[in-house]
Amino acid sequence: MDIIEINKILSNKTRVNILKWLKNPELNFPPHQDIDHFNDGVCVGYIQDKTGLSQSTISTYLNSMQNAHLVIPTRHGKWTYYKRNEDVIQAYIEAIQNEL
Amino acid sequence: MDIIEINKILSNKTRVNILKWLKNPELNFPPHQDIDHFNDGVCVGYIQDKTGLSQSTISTYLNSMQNAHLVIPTRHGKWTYYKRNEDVIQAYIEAIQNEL
DNA sequence: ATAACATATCTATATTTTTAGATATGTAAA
DNA sequence: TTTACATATCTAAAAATATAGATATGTTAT
Repeated sequence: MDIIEINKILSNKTRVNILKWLKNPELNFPPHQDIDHFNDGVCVGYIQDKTGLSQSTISTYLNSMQNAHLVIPTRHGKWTYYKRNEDVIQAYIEAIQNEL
Repeated sequence: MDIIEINKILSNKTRVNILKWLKNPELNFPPHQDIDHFNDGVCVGYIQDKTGLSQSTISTYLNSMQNAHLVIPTRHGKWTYYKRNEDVIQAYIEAIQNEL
């Protein structure tokens, strides 16, 4: 868990929003047609629609967030679903609390 | 208190260190000769020495931290002392806790 | 096998950040 | 009132980040 790396990721409004939206997928995204729950998170397309940015940009964002272990990807057929990695997020919050 | 702005500042190792060092000035810096306490924090020169970076870089860093209200400057004669702004730092920590 | 589709990766450009040297400003000492 | 010194600001170059179009990969349906 690298605080500097995570702060870098969280210094962008869209990436912070993605993390926030993923807290309540059913509130922030339409239901998935193939899978009627959000157990593995939300697919890239929905996240892209919500941000209005290009597909490649969102994919790059999600990849950086995955590298920092902030999100966990799961493939279901054609789709990749992303969900929050609560353990790492919690560790980050505690590190900020304790070290800052 | 702008989380994005603060995260941007805290995405740099040196700036995070400065904030950490200022938690315990007497532990991390030599005593000041003119003023024998750290009530108003630490002068720029000491901070610069500790980082090894150039004077202008440190001044720029401190200025950005001041713009984000993370530190408070006080002038004593030729010197400017910087100390932590605990209220804003605490508000930031709580915002991270609650919103993330 | 081919077509359609979701996502990832590659490539390139624009923008922002980092950093330090040079210079300016403000203060104090001689 | 010059000189020295601490810090701030200006300027510019190098590095990193943001962003999207084009292309590649992997999956499913036909």
